[in-house]
Amino acid sequence: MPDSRYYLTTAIAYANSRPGLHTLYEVVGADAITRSHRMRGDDTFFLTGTDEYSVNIATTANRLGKTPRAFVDEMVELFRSAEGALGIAPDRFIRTTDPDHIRAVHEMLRRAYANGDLYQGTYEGWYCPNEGFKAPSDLIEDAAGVHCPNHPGVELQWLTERNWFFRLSAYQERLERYYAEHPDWVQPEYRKNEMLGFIRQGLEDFSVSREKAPWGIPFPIMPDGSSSQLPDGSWNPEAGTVYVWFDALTNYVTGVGFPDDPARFERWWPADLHIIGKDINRLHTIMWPAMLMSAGLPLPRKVWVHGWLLVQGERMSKSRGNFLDPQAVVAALGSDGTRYALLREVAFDRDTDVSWDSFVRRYNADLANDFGNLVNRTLSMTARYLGGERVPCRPADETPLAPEWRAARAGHEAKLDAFLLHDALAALWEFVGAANRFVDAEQPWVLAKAARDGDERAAERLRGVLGDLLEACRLIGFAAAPFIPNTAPRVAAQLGVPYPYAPDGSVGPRLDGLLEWGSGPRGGRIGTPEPLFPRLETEAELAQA
RNA sequence: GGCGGAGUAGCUCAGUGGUAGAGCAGGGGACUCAUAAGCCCUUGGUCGGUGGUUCGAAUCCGCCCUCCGCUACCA
Repeated sequence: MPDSRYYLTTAIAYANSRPGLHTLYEVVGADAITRSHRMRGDDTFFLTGTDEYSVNIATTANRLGKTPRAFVDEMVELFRSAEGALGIAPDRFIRTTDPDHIRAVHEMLRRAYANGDLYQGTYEGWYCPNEGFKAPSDLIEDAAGVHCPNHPGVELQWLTERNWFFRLSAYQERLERYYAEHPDWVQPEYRKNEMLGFIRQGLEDFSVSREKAPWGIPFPIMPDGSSSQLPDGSWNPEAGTVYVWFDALTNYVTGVGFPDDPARFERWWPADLHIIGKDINRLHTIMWPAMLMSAGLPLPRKVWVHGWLLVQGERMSKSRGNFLDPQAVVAALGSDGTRYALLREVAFDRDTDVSWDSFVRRYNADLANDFGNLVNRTLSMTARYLGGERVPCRPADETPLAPEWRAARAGHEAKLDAFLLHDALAALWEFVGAANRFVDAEQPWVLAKAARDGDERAAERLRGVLGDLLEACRLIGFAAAPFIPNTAPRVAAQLGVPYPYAPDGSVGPRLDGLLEWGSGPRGGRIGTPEPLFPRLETEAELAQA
């Protein structure tokens, strides 16, 4: 029985169009972290999903002649299938339109109200009749005045609404204290410092409801404080709808049973890790904790803020149109190839410039040439020189590979614990390099020739060397499994060793034990070698051909 | 404007006082088990500029230039 639990989340993706690779990047990273916890024996819960309410989505659906619900259903299908193609295995895919989420949002608001943190006020700003209220930063201002970038011909109105506000201003000191007492709760460090700076500038209350945005969760409280639920169970439209913050952020508690299943919620909350993009840092590390404090709930243990994928220095995004289609990348690199290229090529703690070419280069260099070829040459030599006998490795104190493994494994695990996934893979691949150098240093083909000529010592050494290499391949395959979950079982099968984990990484023994040098099963035969990661032709090579 | 960060080989970056590094890309070589992969060697940088501290600075301090992040109602 696992003795520790681990709950992690991604941000929920805005379901306003098909998913881009940049959106899924975060989910792939979270999935790799999830699998590493499952395989180390933690009882793990991984939540991801979609954010489906907004004026924007209702407008888009309307333009397409669909109901908002039908539209988001289609978008969600695209997200789920793209995630499936990438081997993402969440324990729950949450949608903000899920019925239990509505109950959770209502409960969070009731608690905030009961705590005196909600009050009625007026919100005013530019209002686009097609999209609703617009932030000043989202508007274009020129000689003709202010207008909406999406609807330049539509005249904006300066509207005032009566809205509910959340008393964020009351939480400044509590937040500062929490940051002081939990110095690494937001990481990387520089992201925490940005938020601290923001808090110290002073916090303003924010509005949490909208009067004129029907595609949203009904606001549960009437202006007089009474419930907005009508006798027939429906909600009074006069109460308006819940605005984005409570609607979206609350998903993290909904996902683990709030408020329907107190026992389950007690088990999983607080989350161990929220993984988010830098653009929503403030929501997660200032507004969300204040909302939780107001509700009397503990705060997540850590928020990790990753950067963006850049294309020639510009943020990859749907609106810029410079995003990669995840399905197209998977078609080219495969599911695991895409996962690896993403997580190795993109630094998890900052922005990184990427390109199709950078992914292909990374795939070819690390997966096809270094790791895939290592496995292939090891198996091929075992088949040719030893008739496919799966010879055992030498004891750790009799092979130079064992100390190399110890060092690489330590580096890998340290970086993984620090959420530096790219560095974790780099550390592991140090050992791939060491194993390849080991082959050339030992020259098994020379040993094999000598053995054929009757050299007993050469025959013995050949068995030891290939045994070490088979072990090296096994160790790399298992250690890399959270990153390349579809390939890891294939590596095991080719090596002729059992793969004791379920497809989502659960069930099996603690990975720790399997990562000890010499812990593989003895005896048996290898499977059939076949390339794990076929080499891709680069665009330059294709042009020459 | 305020606060913070960064400018090091073609590219991505490591390197916080003591003779400039890694990976990838480029060039050469020896081998042959392998996915024409791997291995070995190698080209390449006045470490943004400038002044200073020091026996000695990419590394510390001042000034300047350039770029970037944060600076609230977008999901």
